[in-house]
Amino acid sequence: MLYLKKYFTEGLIQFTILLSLIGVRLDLDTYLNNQLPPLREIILGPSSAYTQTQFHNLRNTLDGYGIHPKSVDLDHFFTTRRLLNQVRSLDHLRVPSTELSAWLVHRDPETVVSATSQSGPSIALDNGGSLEDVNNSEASAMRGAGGASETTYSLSGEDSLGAVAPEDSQEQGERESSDDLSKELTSLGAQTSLSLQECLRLLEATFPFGEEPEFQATGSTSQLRAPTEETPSTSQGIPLQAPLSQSDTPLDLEQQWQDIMSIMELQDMEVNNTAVNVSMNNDPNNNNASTTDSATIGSFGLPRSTLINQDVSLHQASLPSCSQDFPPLFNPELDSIGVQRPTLVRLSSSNSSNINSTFGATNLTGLFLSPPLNSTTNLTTTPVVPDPFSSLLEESMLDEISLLDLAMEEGFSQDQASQLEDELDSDSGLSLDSSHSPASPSNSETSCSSAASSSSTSATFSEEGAVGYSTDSEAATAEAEEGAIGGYQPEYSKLCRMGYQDPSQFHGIPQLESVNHNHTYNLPLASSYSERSQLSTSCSKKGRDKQIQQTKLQPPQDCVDRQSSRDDRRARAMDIPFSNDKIINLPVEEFNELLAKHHLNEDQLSLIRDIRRRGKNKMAAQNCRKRKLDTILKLEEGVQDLQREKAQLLKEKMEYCKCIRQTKQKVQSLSQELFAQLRDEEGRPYSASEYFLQYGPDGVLLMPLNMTTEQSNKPDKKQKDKKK
DNA sequence: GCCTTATGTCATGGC
DNA sequence: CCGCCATGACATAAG
Repeated sequence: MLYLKKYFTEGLIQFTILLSLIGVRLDLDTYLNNQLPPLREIILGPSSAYTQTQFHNLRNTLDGYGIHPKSVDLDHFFTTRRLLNQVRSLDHLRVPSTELSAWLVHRDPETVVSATSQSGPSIALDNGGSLEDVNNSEASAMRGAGGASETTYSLSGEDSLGAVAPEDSQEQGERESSDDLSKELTSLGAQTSLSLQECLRLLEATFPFGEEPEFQATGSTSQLRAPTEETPSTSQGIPLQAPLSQSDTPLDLEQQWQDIMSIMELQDMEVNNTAVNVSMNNDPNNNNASTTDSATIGSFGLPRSTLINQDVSLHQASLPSCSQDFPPLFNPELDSIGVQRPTLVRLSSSNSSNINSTFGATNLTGLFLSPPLNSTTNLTTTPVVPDPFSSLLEESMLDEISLLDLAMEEGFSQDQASQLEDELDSDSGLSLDSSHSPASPSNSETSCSSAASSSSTSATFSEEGAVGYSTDSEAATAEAEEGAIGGYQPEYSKLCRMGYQDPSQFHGIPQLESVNHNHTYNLPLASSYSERSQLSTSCSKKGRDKQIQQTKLQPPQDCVDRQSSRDDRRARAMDIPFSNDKIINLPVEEFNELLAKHHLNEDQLSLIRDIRRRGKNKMAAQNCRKRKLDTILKLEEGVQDLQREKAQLLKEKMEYCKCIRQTKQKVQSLSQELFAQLRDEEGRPYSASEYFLQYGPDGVLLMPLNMTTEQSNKPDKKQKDKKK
């Protein structure tokens, strides 16, 4: 039920986002602040009348500080806040992704066929231009899915993509703005690059087919030179623009964070229609120098949607990472999976099926998206082919990354901690977010654990706790009043205190002040259970608090007397001539001497030994509990350290996945380029419907499509080492 | 009335 | 063996 509520809540937020995208402004805060009961309870949960936690937190409810650390509403609270923040952020930082792709579409009029999804595979590779348009479309598709994250963060982080053409004027706009598109593409590509050198190294390590082409950047764009020398036949040196304008500028933390947020948004919404498709405009007919910066960018949600494949699983396309795979051009076996792809993209086989089933029940946006919107979402989705990299970044892992990265970025604040706790299914007493004390040393992740975990202990250090452990307060006074019989030595009080934390640091903490426990270890208690029960009425917590306040200087004598322990009472009743403090704390030799000095009967001796035993055991029990608590604290810290480390590792993993994704794009473009320039003996290009490139330890092999996997070990025609 | 927490006490085992 | 300590288990009070 909770899950459903959360799910619906997120869906509601998504719906709001979608409404904002189509121009309908919806202020959720209005609904929430006006406290319309249904919506408010849907989003914020049941009203306070139904939540126990509000009982403890009637104050300091601002920013969630008032929510009890153990409240089940905590996670919901911060989830709601996070989503609302996302909604609020719609009007400044983040350009809606649906607007993004509208003007980015550019299609070369000479390569109309490139985007035709329903055409057969034989269309491809009639000439180099077609192939390169294949590259374009495919790269666009890949960018559409795999590059979704880049799309979003580039939008959120930059304002360079401000020009948004309406859909009805898109055809005109796309032709008029090709130059602008180039610039925008350049900026886009510059943002998407993580670390080019890392990618290159990875590329080399992954595909040892030859030397890596140099991206010799001209300005902010890069050019890819075709291997004119090594191409066996009528290869042409075609200046190719890189599918992505790579730069060596690493992504800064902010950009990575935005990337992560983009992933989260994409996953949450499962709106996979944000396709910024950067492709190469390497048409031989346009290969003049001025076209090096031109870009063909696919789009979604456009009237030309029918030209683009619509049968791609949006769900998979939403994965912006390693699920993006090598084009089927290089992996014909994958066709057996039956993933529907844009026909020109999948050059190897026409055996395809629809896997829209993957776009299934989990897609909440399908509930909210109107059919036109839904139809547009299918337009530029990307072919998704499972590959060895797919396992690197599964959807669940993306969730984990998002959550943990969120926690990382914000220093494990409480909402992240709650997310982490949900993720880790923490059900132990090691509540990591049990306290968000504003008086904690800091909000950093290191202090969170200790401050939180010590809440149970520190809560005991309210005013009364200070009384119990402080030798200079009522306890000392009580000892003085107790005289030779009651009380412990200051050493014992000190020992008791060192078992716990300094209560002074918890003064002024409202949450902690409201908790009052009796930690008066050294404070003499009632001498008997009957009197203790009597104490509960006269010297109960509230009563004692009042009395303490009233008689700070003059502690109530009767109360002090009644707070003597049973052993004190017994000792007094048995006329033990020395204090229990001496009985307990004296060394055994001195203790024996003390006993020898006085002539005591058997009952007295037995009581004295019992008092000593019990007193020592009481201290031992306190020490034992202190150690236990310290152990728990250390374990908490260890857990937090491990969580932090895990989050860091996941972050790194995500970066690597992004690098791999870019590398794959690069490999794809290079492979397509290579394939496009391959010519048979008669100078004709190889048909992608008949051949494909296969990577092997010996280099890149041109393999016929009908060759099985077993046969693929034997190169059929040619083996071409890619050298650039 | 039940649960949780804090505390004291006892029994037990190790040193 | 004795004393001390540590600790689990239990009881009780209090919130």
